[in-house]
Amino acid sequence: MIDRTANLLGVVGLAVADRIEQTAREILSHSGETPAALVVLGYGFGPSNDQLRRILRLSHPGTVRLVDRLVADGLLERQRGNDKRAVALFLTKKGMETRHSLLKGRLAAIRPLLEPLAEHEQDTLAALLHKMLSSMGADDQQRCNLCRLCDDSVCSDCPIPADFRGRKDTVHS
Amino acid sequence: MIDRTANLLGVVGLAVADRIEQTAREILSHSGETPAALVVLGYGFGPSNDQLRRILRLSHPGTVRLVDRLVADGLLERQRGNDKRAVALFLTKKGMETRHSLLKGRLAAIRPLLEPLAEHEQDTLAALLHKMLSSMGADDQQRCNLCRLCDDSVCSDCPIPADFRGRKDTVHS
DNA sequence: GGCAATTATGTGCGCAGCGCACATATCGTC
DNA sequence: GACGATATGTGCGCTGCGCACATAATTGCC
Repeated sequence: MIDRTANLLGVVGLAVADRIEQTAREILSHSGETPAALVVLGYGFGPSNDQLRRILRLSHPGTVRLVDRLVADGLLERQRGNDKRAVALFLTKKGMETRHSLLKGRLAAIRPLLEPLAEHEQDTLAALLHKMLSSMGADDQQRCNLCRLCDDSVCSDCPIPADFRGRKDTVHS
Repeated sequence: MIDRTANLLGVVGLAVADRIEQTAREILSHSGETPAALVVLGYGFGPSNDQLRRILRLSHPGTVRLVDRLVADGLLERQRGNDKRAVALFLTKKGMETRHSLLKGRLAAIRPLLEPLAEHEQDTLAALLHKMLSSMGADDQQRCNLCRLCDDSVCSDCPIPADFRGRKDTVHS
């Protein structure tokens, strides 16, 4: 019985991921972890290349090239951090705008799946999802990775409070 | 309020897709739509290259190369169909076995997300997911695409009965 | 029956995203 | 001040995919 539920969840999960990816491709013309990077960088705490790498679970060279792409598009700036080895990554104004429409598009892509549900059903679903999520990610890294496309402007009572925004020391090696 | 729910669903959907993809990579050593192809081909109705293409939403050359990969791995056989232009694709025994462990791994990857829920909560979730899905895919093509990783051995009361298994004429242009 | 339009397949080519191995610059510690 | 650890960047190749094109079989129409 749990397998039937798992299967349904698999189908819905795939549908959700498909829709998010499609929207991102339309807005950003880059795929893979690039949209996630834009969202994460948008918290504005100026992460290093290496911090970003850990959140996105990419290799180091992959992250460097990803940053290259965003810089080339004028969405991101490499600034010098206090540690002169590390760069501090900040979105440009254009980058913030793109991030905004990315998150907006993401919600718009998911919303149609919820609309067949009555309001009280939506609330029930939210409670169940909340419960599922709150039992997930053990450490901060996993939580950050889970939330890499999360829209914190609509996320109240976050079930996985990794809360790396504004802090530099939350993501450990 | 619906946006908060949509956001939660987005996070869970991403988590589900991540987990499925990771499992598939471990079992198959091929990524992209390759695992989905294995599942679809496993229904054994001997689809043509073109039918497969439409279900997976790939380009034609992409599909040819995908089939090449599976053939090279000894998972798939190209047989001649009645229409001598078209090939008829059938999984080998090894292909069926791989497909089996793929689907098994998929459920195993999703199940942990459900375990924090009590049984009656799982039932509620299943009902909600069922309702969401039954209002989706308008035509057969969309349904087939949605179900491209579906495990029909545990899927009772399918909300999106595309049911292309065994038929050759279900997937239209 | 014959010939054009359609359908199905396969190939050359290039691109995007990513990882491995390696080189280089800075920091911390003894 | 020297040496290991940390952070970044580069050369190279692989994988999955799409575009443009070429080829074989089928269908339809006269």
